[in-house]
Amino acid sequence: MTDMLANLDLTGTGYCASLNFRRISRIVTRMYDTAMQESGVRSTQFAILVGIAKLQPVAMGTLTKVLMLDSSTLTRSLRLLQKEGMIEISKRAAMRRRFLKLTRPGEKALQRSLPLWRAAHARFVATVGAEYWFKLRNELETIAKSARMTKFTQITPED
Amino acid sequence: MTDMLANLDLTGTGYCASLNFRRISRIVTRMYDTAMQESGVRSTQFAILVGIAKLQPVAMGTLTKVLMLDSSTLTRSLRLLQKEGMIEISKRAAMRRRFLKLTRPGEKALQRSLPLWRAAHARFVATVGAEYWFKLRNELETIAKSARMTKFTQITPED
DNA sequence: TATACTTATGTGTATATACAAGTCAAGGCT
DNA sequence: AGCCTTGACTTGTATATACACATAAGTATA
Repeated sequence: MTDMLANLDLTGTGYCASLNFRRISRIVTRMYDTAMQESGVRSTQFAILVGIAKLQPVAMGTLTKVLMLDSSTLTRSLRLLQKEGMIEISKRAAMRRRFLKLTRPGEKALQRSLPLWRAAHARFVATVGAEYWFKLRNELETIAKSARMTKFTQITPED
Repeated sequence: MTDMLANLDLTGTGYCASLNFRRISRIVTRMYDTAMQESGVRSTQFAILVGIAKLQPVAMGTLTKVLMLDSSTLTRSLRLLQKEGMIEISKRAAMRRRFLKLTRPGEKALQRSLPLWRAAHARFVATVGAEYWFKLRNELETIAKSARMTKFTQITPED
């Protein structure tokens, strides 16, 4: 009865980028979500609302590139926001595009959640150090962009 | 008709840690998953299998602390692995604990996925730089641990 | 102009993830 | 012994996420 485990070389597996990023993403997201809870806006929704606020009216495709997520994911997240009356999704325009805008309640929700987000964010930044986070965040963005060496949606500058 | 958007101060929102970590976690996880696809083991399962392999027989509670995820999440992920015959979940032991072990097929699956994981990982490390990733990963671990200032499950040393 | 290709989004399905509340066994207290 | 609390998972429910495939409108093309 040979012990197959002896054949398994697990060295280095603790450095798996997927594991490490998913783990910290879970923890940090929970932290922000807890802090923002009473605003009724969770961090995922917050990211989308902010994205729309900055670019509106913005096409879904543009948002998927900015947030770097799958369009099917965005479709579903948008539905929730629409159901809660926070955003307006246009009819299909040219090129079958749909454009997104915040509604009044959406703006209110964003305004309501912003101070809570700032508090959570300040707490996070204080934990890791402001300068460090500034650098790290920019590096993460670089990694994300260069990691689109996988087939993933390119970011077209014109958008 | 006052423009509420004028009142929204969105500066700094691009530095949201939740957004940045979720985004990179999505991208990197997809990269690993694509690379490991033909092994039938995805990166989340890989992380769990490796965790079990290193510690077996290991209680679920210990694994939730190592992976820093919610026990309800682990319960469901384990069911899938069990359904595919990769792990064995013990009956309730003392303290209602359940202990986990790899089955033979589980070991085989892990062995099969390891080279694919190494290839993906090598590609990732090459992208960001070996030394940089070594440092960054350790810092991520530190951040994760200090971010358990939220109510999140403590890591007890004895486990 | 009929055909093929591309773009932008939607649907079906499966997994990942967490919170709130439930269960049920062990230990501790009176 | 009977009750109370705690610990370790489980279940109900909701959201987040992606892949494969579908759809339909524009675009190029034979």
